[in-house]
Parts: sequence; structure tokens; C-alpha cells
Amino acid sequence: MAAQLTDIIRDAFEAAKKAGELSYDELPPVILEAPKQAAHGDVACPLALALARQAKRPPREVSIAAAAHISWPTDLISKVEVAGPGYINIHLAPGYWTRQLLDILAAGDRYGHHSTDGGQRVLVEFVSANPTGPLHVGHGRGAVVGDAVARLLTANGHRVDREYYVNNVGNQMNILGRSTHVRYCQLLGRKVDLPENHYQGDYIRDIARRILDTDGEAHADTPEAEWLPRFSTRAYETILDDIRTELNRFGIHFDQWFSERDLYQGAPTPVQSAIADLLAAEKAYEKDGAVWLATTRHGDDKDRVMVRANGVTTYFASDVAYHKEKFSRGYQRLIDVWGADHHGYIQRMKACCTMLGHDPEALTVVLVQLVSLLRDGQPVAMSTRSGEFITLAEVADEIGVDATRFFFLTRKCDAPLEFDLALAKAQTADNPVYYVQYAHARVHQLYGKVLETHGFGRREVYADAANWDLSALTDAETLALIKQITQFPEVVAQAGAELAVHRIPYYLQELAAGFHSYYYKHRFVSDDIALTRARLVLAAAVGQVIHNGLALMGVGAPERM
RNA sequence: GCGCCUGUAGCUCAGUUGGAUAGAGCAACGGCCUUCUAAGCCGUGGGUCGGAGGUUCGAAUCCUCUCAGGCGCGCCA
Repeated sequence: MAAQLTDIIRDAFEAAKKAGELSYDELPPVILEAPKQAAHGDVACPLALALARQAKRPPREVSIAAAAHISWPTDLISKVEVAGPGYINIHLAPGYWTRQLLDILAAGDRYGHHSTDGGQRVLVEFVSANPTGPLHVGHGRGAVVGDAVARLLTANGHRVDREYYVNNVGNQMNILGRSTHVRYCQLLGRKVDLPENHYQGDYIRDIARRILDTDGEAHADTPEAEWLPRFSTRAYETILDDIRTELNRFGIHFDQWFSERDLYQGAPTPVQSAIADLLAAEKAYEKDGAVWLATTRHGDDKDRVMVRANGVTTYFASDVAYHKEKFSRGYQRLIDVWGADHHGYIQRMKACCTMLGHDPEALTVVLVQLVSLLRDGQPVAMSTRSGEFITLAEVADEIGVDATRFFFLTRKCDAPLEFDLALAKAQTADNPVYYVQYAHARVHQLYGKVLETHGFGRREVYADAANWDLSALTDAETLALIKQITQFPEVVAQAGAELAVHRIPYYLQELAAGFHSYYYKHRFVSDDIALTRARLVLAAAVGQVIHNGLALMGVGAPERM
């Protein structure tokens, strides 16, 4: 449709030029917009505004000259007019819109999804919370956003895998193990204090108890070197299990849990070989006894240490090897979802990609701004180590999974989010998710109603609509609603291109508002069989789009509420 | 000091690669259930788009400067 209109417009301008009514060197690309106001038609073309200077005439005159040469097929276009500063506004024929409804029902759950033309293999890495404690609200935001990004890219025709990077290496694992051991000794009645910089949360005590249950008192008096690996591993695996359970509850499932420890297995290890390759390529160098990656060559502030003077590799070295490994699995695009406190890390990872021989544009970092927690309006410091945090599980218990997901997705990632648990609880009933879900439920109640009164239901609407007379759907309010529905594929494409997940919930709220308003004014089920059928087709299309939109967010679409 | 993000209605936030009269939810106020679900609908009030310049037919959007807030600038992870 857009391509056809583009041709019609371009031909009109060329015809005006040929007729000597316009002069310009080269026609700018034809841009088509969806006007915000119904009075401005269905498609607006601001081409004359861009052409005014070249043509040395006011844009309005340019439009009038061109519009006179527009010839249109009446089954597609019903009216063309010049308005405002010089827009060419096009009104599409009602028949065009009712055909759209049939397309929606035919496409079903795939409506709004786009084919695989430019499909890429994409890896979305997200959450990747250190397995040292439960997920808190901040992790929840990243989890929900990452999952929605994956859903969105899938809908746009990409082949997407989800991955969680498990940071099970490093000093934090030792501290975790020692924290657990202290709790273990305390359970045995020993007088031991938990050092301040250790993990204070109660969950550590639970893990210690489980070790006590399975291993008995065996680790009480042995040297640290003997018990530490056992305690660290046992603790992080238990925590990771809990994290996995919590994410599953949110409908988030990973294709792979990538263990950082795997980067230190084998001979040479992936980390060692990555470093060796970069040294050989002279992209890394030795200085002051350490090995540095020359990231400044690609825009970083300073070079970064990969191997410390004491021979121990850095977290960054793991990440270099990890991203090298990701590319080696054949992904054309990597998306990392990070908390905003890691933004200083982007430049060095981009540089790292370049030095590994990949296009830095192949790596996209989605920065999710921090969630600052409030309790009764007062900021609460959150830290896993201090044990002071609100877990994702607590939030989900209070306000529900759907409302939590919707809440996190209904703002752009760039914006910091203030999360007041008391406020979130209070707003549960007002959460826009119910407004959208309610619209969907209403559609399904209509199916039930019409089955009682007319003896057909959802199945017949989908199966037979193509043979029904939809000519009743021509009034302005109906067309306005249809137009809203048909924006969905464009919204999905736009949101996918920009990784702007929040576009979906905003669109859904507008669509739900349109439907609720229409529902109040117009009866769907009546004695007029043709009208009832036509309106049910309309309702079905609304329900389908809301269902598909909610699916992109991982939010349920209930049939009754 | 340097870098990234943010600043739009009382509050929380949208604003589609620069477009027509800057929008929505909540809060406030006033209406609507004998009818397909009132978790709904209709209406009213509410704005110097942080500020100042600039770019052009046209700026919340782009550029410069500036103010305010958040975050980050380790041979930590």
C-alpha cells in the first residue's frame, strides 16, 4: 500500500514538472506520515515542504500544483486534498480498511510480525546477575526488558537466543563461600562473627543449613583451602537455582546459562588464547608487568588491564573472551542488557569487538537505568552484600507478575525509575495493564454473548468473515478504530528497529482506550445480523492485536476478568 | 575535572529518524450502571517542553553555552 501511494505521489510531482508547473532538480524521497488528527486524512505527505526552496515557491502552491496531477484508483483512495502549510492529505477508501480486518484475522497470532527478509541470528544476554543473592527489583527491570527485547526481535523476523552469563569466578565467590561457612559454624554453635564486607542476607543461613544437612559437621575444623570450593560452589548453585525459579515464574526462559568458569577450562583456556591472539596481533601489550588491551585506539579513555602484574586475569579479560566466544558461535548481532552503572564499560567492549575483528556496530548495549527504591518516599540504599534490598519475588507477590512486567516495560530504558513499594501496592488496581487486559476480556465476553443470541462464536468469525458483508463498517468512528488497529505492524517494526520496548504498552493503552470508548457508544450484538457480524469482526481484530501486543510483553491476555 | 543518562501538567511518564492546535494515566472537580463486564465511559481545570542563544519555511526534537538531578570514571566484580 505504502509503495503504491509513494508511486502515485512521485508520478504527480513528475507530471507537474513535465507540464512546466513546477521546477526542481531532484525530487527528495517521498515520505508518508500518519496524521495525528482524523481530519487530516489517513496518509499525509509533506514532500512539498521539503521541495519549497528548490522550487522557489511557497510549499502550499507546490502541493496544489502537484495534487492536480494525482490520479488514483477509487478502491484505494477516496479523497486527496492540500491542507495546512502544504501537506497533501490522502483519505483511503472504506473498503481498504475492512479488507485490513480480514488480513488481521487471517494472520492471527502472527499479525504484526514481520517476515525473515533481513533476519539475523541474535544473542540477547541479560540479567546475568551475580549469583551471590536473590534478584532484586533492579534486576527485575533488566530481566523484563531483556526478555521483551528478545520477543520483539523475534517478531521482527530474527532468530534470537537468550543467554545468562554466570559470574562464578573471582573474589566474590570466595566471599560468598566464607560467608556461608561462617553461618555454618554458627549453626554448630561456634562463636564466629560475620565480617562486615561479607554477605549478610538470611538466605546465606538457609544455604548453610542445607550444607549441614547433607555434609554434616565435616567442614567445621578443616583448613579453608579444603572447604572453600565446596561452600562457594554449593552457595552459588543454590542461589542460581532460586534465580532460575523466579525468572521462570516471570515467563523468562534462557536458552543457555553460560558459566564464566568455562572460560578457564582446557589448555589453553579460552581466556588464555584470546589474550595470546591479541598479543600476537599487537593489539595488546605488556607494561609494568601487566597485559593491557589497547582500547584507546578505538575511542576508549585509557587502555585496560587484562592480566594483572600478579598474573591474575581481570573481569574484563573474561568479558573479552566471552564476547569472542559469542561471535564464534555465529551470531551476527550481540545485544547486552546492562544496568546503567556499567555505562563506562561500553566503549571498551566496543573497542574489544573491533580488535577481535568484528564490526563494533554488531554489539548493541541496552542500558537500563537504575531502579531507585523508595520506602514511604524515602530513598533506600540497596545492596546485596548488606542484605538491604527488596527482592523481585516480594514485588511479584504484592502486585503480580503481569502488573510488574507492564510497569517495568511502560517507560523507556533510558529513564531512571523510582520504585516505591507502597505506591506500587496502592496502584495495583489502577495499573494500566488491567485496562488493556480488560479490553481483551470484553472481546471474549462478546464471543460468549453472540454465541447465545446468534449461534456463532469466535471460530465462525475467524473462519467465515471473508464471506460476510462488512459494508456496515464505514462510519467515521469505526474507521478511526480500524486505523488504530492497523498501526500495530508499524509499531512493532519501529519498536524493533529502535529496541524501544515501551512503544508497545503505550500503543496498547491507546488502542484499549479507543475500544472502550467505542464499546460504550456502539452495541456489538444486536438483532441486525449483518451489523452484528461486521462488528464482531471488528472486535475480533481488536482482541487479536491486543493479544499479540501483550504477548510481545510477556503479559497474559485473560478471556475473563 | 572528564564521560553517559535525565529535565515536558500537581505526580508518574509518552511524544515515531525536525512537521499541522505538545498528549496519556494518576490525583482534583462534575456527570453516566434496568441494556454485550462500571477493572468502563463522558466532561472540566491544569504547560515559559529547566534556561539562553543559534540553524530554517517550521524546533520538545538538531548545534553551542548554561543550570539542576542521577550514574560512572580500579591491576574490583
